[in-house]
Amino acid sequence: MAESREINIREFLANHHIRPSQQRVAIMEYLLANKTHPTVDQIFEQLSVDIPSLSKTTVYNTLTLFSRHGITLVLTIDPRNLRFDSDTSTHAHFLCEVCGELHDIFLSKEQKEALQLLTRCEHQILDTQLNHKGVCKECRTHARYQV
Amino acid sequence: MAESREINIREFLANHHIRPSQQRVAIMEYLLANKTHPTVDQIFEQLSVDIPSLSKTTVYNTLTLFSRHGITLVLTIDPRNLRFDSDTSTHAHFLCEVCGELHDIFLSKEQKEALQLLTRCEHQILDTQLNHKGVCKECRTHARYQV
DNA sequence: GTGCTTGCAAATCGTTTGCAATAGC
DNA sequence: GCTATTGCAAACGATTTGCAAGCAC
Repeated sequence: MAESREINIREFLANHHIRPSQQRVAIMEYLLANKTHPTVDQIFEQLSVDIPSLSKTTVYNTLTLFSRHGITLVLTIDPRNLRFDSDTSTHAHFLCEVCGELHDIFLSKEQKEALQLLTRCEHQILDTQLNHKGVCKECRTHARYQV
Repeated sequence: MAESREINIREFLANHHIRPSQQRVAIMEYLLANKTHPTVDQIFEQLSVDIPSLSKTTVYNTLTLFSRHGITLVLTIDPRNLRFDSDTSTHAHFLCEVCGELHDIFLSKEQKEALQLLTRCEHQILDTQLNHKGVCKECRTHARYQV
C-alpha cells in the first residue's frame, strides 16, 4: 500500500519534471495525506521523525519548487505563517481568529460560477484566493471566546 | 484646506472612539491620501519627514488599533509584508508578481452580488478578501519580464 | 564527473514586546 | 493628575542566503 503510493508520487513528480528525491517524495506524500494546510514547521517536525537529517531549508526549497510547478498552493491568508495546500482545485479558505484553525470551504457549482465571474480583469490572473476570517463553527458553539 | 481635513479626521477618529493623537491623525491622513496599500515601512518613511520622532512601533500600534475598530483593512495578499487599506468597501486586489504593485480591482454590481453568494458558510465570517496574483497590464504590455 | 540537491549556519527583516518617558483630556 | 499613548531597544521568529558536502544520473 504505502509502497505503491510512494511509487505513484515518484511518477507524479517525474511527470512534472521534478526529480523525485527521498525528501521531495516524503513532503508531497505528507501534503497529500494531511490536507490541513500545514506550515513549514509542522511539515518539518513531522517528517523529521522518519528523516532525522531533514533540514528546514529543504522543506522551504521543496515547497517553493512545488508551487513554481503549480502542484502546490502557497496560502497567504495567515499573516503569521505561510500555509501549503496540495489541493489545487477551486475552493475557498476560512481562518478562525479564535483557534487559528484553517478550514477548507468547498464551493457549490453555483458558487464556482460566481467565482469564475470574479476572476476576469484587465490583468493576467495566474492565481486567485478567496479568504475568509472570523469565528469558526466549533469556537462559536463551544463559546470558547469572550466578546 | 489641509486644516479642515485634519479637523475632519480628528472627528472621524473621535467618532470611532479613538483618541486623535497627532500620530494617529497623520497616519489616517496618509492612508486616505495614499490608496496604494502601503506597507508599515512606507508609511513610516513618509511620515518621518514631518514627524521625525515617529516610531515604527507607533505605526504598528496605530494600524492594529485602526483595524480592530474596522476603519482599516489589513491585507495579507503579499507574503512579504502586511499592507493597509483605508478603503473598507467591497473590492478585490491584484498583486503583480513582476513589479510587486498591488492594484485595486473594483467590482461591478453583478460581481458584488457574486461575491455576496460566496460569503455564506457555516462559520461566522467577519472579513473576506478576494486576492488575485499574476502579471499586471503594465508589465505585460511593456514586456518587462521574461518567460 | 558533472550538475542537482541537501543541510548547516548565519544573516535578514518584518513584527512584537517590555518598559520608561511623554502627552492629552 | 491620571491614564492612554508614544518611542526606544531588545527580542522574536519566519524566511532567505551562502556555501560545502553528498547524491544521482
